Amino acid sequence: MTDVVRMMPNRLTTPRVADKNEVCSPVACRDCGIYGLCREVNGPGSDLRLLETIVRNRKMFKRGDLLYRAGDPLRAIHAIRCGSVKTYVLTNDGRMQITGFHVTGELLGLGAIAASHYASEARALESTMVCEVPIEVLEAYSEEIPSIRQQMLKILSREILDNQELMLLLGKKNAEERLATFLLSLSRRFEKRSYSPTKFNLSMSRSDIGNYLGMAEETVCRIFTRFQDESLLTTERRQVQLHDLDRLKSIALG
Amino acid sequence: MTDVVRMMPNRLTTPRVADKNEVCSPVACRDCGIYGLCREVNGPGSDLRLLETIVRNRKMFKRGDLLYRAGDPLRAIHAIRCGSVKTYVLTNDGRMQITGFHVTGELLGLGAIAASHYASEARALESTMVCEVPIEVLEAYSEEIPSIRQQMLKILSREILDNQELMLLLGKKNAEERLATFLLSLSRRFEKRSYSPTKFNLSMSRSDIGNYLGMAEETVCRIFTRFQDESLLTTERRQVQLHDLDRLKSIALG
DNA sequence: CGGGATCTTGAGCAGGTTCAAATGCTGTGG
DNA sequence: CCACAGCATTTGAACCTGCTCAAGATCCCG
Repeated sequence: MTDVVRMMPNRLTTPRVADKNEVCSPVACRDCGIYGLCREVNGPGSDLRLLETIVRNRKMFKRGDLLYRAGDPLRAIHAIRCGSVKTYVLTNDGRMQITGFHVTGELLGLGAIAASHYASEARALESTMVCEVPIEVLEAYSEEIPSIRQQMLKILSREILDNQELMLLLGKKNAEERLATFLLSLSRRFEKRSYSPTKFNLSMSRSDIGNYLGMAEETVCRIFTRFQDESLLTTERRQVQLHDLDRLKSIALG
Repeated sequence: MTDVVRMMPNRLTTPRVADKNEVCSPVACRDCGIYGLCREVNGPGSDLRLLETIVRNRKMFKRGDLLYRAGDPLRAIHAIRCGSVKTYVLTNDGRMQITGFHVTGELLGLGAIAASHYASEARALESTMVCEVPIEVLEAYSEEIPSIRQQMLKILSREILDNQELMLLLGKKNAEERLATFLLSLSRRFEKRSYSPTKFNLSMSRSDIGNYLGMAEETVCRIFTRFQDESLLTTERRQVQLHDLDRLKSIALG
C-alpha cells in the first residue's frame, strides 16, 4: 500500500466500499438519493412504506458488473447506497461516451422515464450496493401521493442542469480546465456527504476520465503531471490530494 | 432574392415567420409543444381551459430579443408558436455555450423547474411568437390534474436524452460528423412538422452553429464547402438543400 | 512470481484554431 | 431609392493543442 493511502484513516476520507452483509436499514439509507423522495412522501418518522420497499430491494455489484443495458425496458430506479457507477451511451460503431459518474447517494435511471427504456448503460466501477425501486411501485405511490412526481421533476431538472455544465465543458474548455472542473466536481460531491473534499480516491481509470472529459487518456496523465509540477495536487495512482482548491477553481472557470 | 429562395413555395418548405396579427386559436396551437400537455389533460374536444389560458398569453419577439435571462426567477413555460430560439449558458469570463436551438412547436424553460430560476438564457433567432404558461397556472392545474406532471416528466426526460446525444457529439465526433449530425437533426424536426426535410432555412448564423457544435465558425464554413464539393448539399447563404440524406447519415454516425 | 491491466512519458503528426483579409449581403437613414 | 456602414460569410496561411503510436514502468491479482 502506498504512503498516501496509509496516511488516511478510512472514514472521513474516502467513501466506504459496500459490504455484502451490512444491514441496510432505513436510517442507514439516509444518504440515499431516494431518501429525498421518501422524506417528501412521509412526515419524519411516520409511515415509511416506500422506504421499506426500497430497503428490501438491494443488490450488490462487483467492479465491471452491468446494472442495466441501453434499450432494456425500464425496471427500476436505482439509488447508490455505497460505491460508484459510470453511465455511458454508445455510437453505432461502438465508440463510447461516458455521460456521468455517480457516487454514494445518487440516483440512476430517471432519465429513461419518458422512453420506458434505458437510454444509457450503467456499470459498477467498484463493489457497489444499489437499492432499487421497481418502476411499478414508484408509479403506484405516485398515483397516491402526487408530491413524489414533484420530487422526481426536481431530480430530472437537476440532471439537466448538470448536463448543461458538462456540455459547456466539452464544447468550450481546454484540457486543463476540464480536468480542474472534474476534480472540483468530485470534491464538492464528497464534501456534501462528509468525506474529505481534498483527499479522495478516483474509482475510475484515467481512460474513463479521458473519455468523460472528451480527451485522450495520455492527455489526462500529462495534465495530472503538470498540476503536480505546479504543486496544485499530489497523485499516487488513484489517490488524489488537492493542495490548492482556489487555484484549481480559477483554472476550472477558464 | 436568390434563386434558391425563389424556387421555394413558402409552405411545406420553411416554417412560417410569426405574424403579429395572426389569430392564435386553440386549433392553430395544435403544433405547439404545450398542446401535448393539454391533450393529456382534456379529452379531445372537451374543456380546454388550460389551452385558453395559454392562448391568451402570447408574445412576439424580434431577432435578438431576450426571452429570459439566466438567474431570472422562473415565470413561465414557453412554447414556440412559430419562429426559433437559441438557449445558452455562460462561463464566468463570458464564453458562451449554446445548448440548443428550438423551433416551432418546442418547449422552453422546463429544465429550470427544480431551481425555480432559469439556468440558461434564451434569445430569438428571428421574429418569433411564443405562448407562455405562467408557472403558477401550471402548478394549479398540476394539483388538480396529476397527469400534467406525468407529461412534464416525459418532456424533461426527452430533454435529457437529447442532451446525451449532444454530449456524445461534443465528446467523440469530429467536425464533419458534427455538422452532418446537426443538419440531420434539423431535417428530422422539420419533417415531423410537415416542412421539407431536405430544403430549409437556417435561422442561426455560422458562428452560432460553430458555437453549438464546439468548433470555430471558419471550420463550419469549410465543412459546408467540402460537403458542397462532394455534392452532398447546396447552400446559398442560410438556405440549405440536402441532396443525399443517406450519405449524410453515414457520415453523422461516424 | 508472472501476466495483464493501468499508468506514464516521449516523439511526431494532424485536425482544427487563430489571425487576416476579401467579398457579399442587409437594412437603415437621408 | 440609393449609398454606406456594419455584419456575416468565405478563403488562405501559419500555428498549436491535443491525438496517435510506441515503449517502458508500475501495480494488482491470482
